[in-house]
Amino acid sequence: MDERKRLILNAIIQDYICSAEPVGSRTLVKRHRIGLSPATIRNEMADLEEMGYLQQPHTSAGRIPSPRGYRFYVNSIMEDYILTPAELNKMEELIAAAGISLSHNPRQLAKLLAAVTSYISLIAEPADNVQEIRHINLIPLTVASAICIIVLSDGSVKHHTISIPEGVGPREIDALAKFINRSLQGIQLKNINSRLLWELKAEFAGNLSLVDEIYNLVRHQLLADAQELVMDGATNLLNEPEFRDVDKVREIFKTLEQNEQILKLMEADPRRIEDLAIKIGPEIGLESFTDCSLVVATFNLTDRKVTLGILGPSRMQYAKTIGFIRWLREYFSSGGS
Amino acid sequence: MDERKRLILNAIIQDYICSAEPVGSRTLVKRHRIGLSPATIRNEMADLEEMGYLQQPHTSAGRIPSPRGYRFYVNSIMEDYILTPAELNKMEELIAAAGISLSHNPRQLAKLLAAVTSYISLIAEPADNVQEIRHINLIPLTVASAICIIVLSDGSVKHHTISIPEGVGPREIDALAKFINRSLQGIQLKNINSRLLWELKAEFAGNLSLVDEIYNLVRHQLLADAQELVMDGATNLLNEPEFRDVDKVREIFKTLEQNEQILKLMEADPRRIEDLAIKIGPEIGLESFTDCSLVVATFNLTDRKVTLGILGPSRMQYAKTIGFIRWLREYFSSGGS
DNA sequence: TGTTAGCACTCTAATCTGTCGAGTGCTAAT
DNA sequence: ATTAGCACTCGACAGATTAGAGTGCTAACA
Repeated sequence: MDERKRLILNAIIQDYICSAEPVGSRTLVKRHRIGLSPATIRNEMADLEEMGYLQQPHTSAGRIPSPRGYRFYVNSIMEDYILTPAELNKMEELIAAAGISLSHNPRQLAKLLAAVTSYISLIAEPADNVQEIRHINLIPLTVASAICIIVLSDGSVKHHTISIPEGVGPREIDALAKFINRSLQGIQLKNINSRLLWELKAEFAGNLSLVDEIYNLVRHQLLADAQELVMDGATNLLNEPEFRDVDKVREIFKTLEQNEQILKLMEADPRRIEDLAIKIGPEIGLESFTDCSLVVATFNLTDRKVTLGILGPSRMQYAKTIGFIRWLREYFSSGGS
Repeated sequence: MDERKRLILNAIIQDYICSAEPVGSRTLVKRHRIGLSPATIRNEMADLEEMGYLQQPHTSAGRIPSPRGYRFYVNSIMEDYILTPAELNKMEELIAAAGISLSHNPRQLAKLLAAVTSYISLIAEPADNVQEIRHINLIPLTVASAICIIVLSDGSVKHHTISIPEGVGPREIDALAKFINRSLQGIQLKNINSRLLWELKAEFAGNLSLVDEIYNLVRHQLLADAQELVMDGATNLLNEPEFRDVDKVREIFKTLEQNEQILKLMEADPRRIEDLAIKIGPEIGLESFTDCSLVVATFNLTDRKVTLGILGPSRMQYAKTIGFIRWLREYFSSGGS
């Protein structure tokens, strides 16, 4: 792969990213002022196709980048993108609009990302069962119900209404709360299992059905609690010309509804460089995402870590997307709230 | 509108709801064994069109119901739908799958509704600022931060991380928590305003910046907190033949992203009968929803009220949809968890 | 008088046809 | 090594044609 081929491949990809149309030799020469004739370009294109970096939708059409072409572009050609003043402005504006809750509310963050990239944004809060229980609280609500609030060491809060058996008064509830706190405080989630709970139950002297209920809650709410996934900007996909087909879109949206699958995608990736992984088309490993690409990055917010993904067409503006991510990461790590 | 016209209108609507194709006189006779010839039907259809209940996509096509036709059907023709055993089964299955969290987790409920109706489900938790503060809790997290948890009388829980100024120890935090509880407990949200907070602040003897932070939190988190809207089943729309057009779908999805607008739709409606409102096509009042219908119902869950909406094509299975809603309402009011 | 058979007419959707143009690969000249 | 020239390919587009479903009207009928 000599320098000229790189140049041409780059030009083709840039062009295709903008236009979404197969690019031919003549148009390429016209738009990019390369000092070569269409014929030469044609030869080079034929070579690039043979090498697997380009493909032709049909014989008499221009070339479009293959997944391998994008991969090469991303790995070896693409240069850092510096946000334009307009983009910075927009970003600042959106940050201001999101206000204080940006780093605490994944939805706000997802919205921001989708708005700024115009792709689909995904935010996953890692299911991090090294967390320990910091505090458990029981707050009576009515005579027959109370709220159980559980605070974890990462600052996240879970809560659930539980019913109080007849005849159990505030005093007993208080005693129970104290007992539970003593017994579970400081224990890592991954170490909580039925055996532990069973042992604790044996120790307790008061109302058993109540302690049962709370332990059940702990088990089901905390341990089985699925990792949360927030998404925004799904409609952005409908603006891309390659997704004008309802059936295609439906398959993609259906897949997006299966949170577990998406969360799996966003897990750590061996190829990750600088905490950033890019999966292109078939690399994603999902039939319906063949024409998509996914950029995944981990992010340190003020009080916790999140994984974030940008899902767009394979014809994605990789450099710019990564630029946005880098800028935001910088913003948060330098104390942006 | 004589009996025969009702019959024919009913048949046409039933047919169109199933087939999504304009229905002609001949097909109608074939499918519905009315004891009349196509020619007679044609005359009646012409009448019904003149009366505004039917319309023709073009001269040589069959008829489709107009919004007014659907309205008449819903108001005067439609009969109660009794769920089939298969549907009941499916419902029970989905309820079992959702498990204990069904009535506490609007997402689960939305999922269930979308799955069972195969339309889009919307769930709004009414912004109900008659709620009062039941309990405020401060739980130290690190030396410099704590979690503030606020429990409202309807059982909902809000929480937020706050930062602790240097030199403020657990003891002071405790004192502060006690003070705040004393001062705000039992106060309705609508009565909390800056003046009240300012008065309270004047009373407090301890660290002022901390109490400030908490009051700010109360003001911004609780009072400015937008009503929550949960949605599920958006992809279901893509299965309907009238939404094979990406542009149409995009407009609908865009509108659905504007929560305030949707929440407004789901507010009480004068036409509501039996806590159930049906808005058909243009009645919804949104350009993009012209081909949709919306069924809105209020729902008493174990511990609170929610408003729920089913959004489908105008060609919606009204009777069945309402059947599902009624059944579920019954289920919850008879103590289904 | 209400119902129906028959018929001419209308309009869409689908299919076919021919043309245009962008693009290619190959060859021979530079 | 590069490029001009040329024959060829294939999809997109625009008409033209056809098939079919459906209508409205009229006249016959019970």
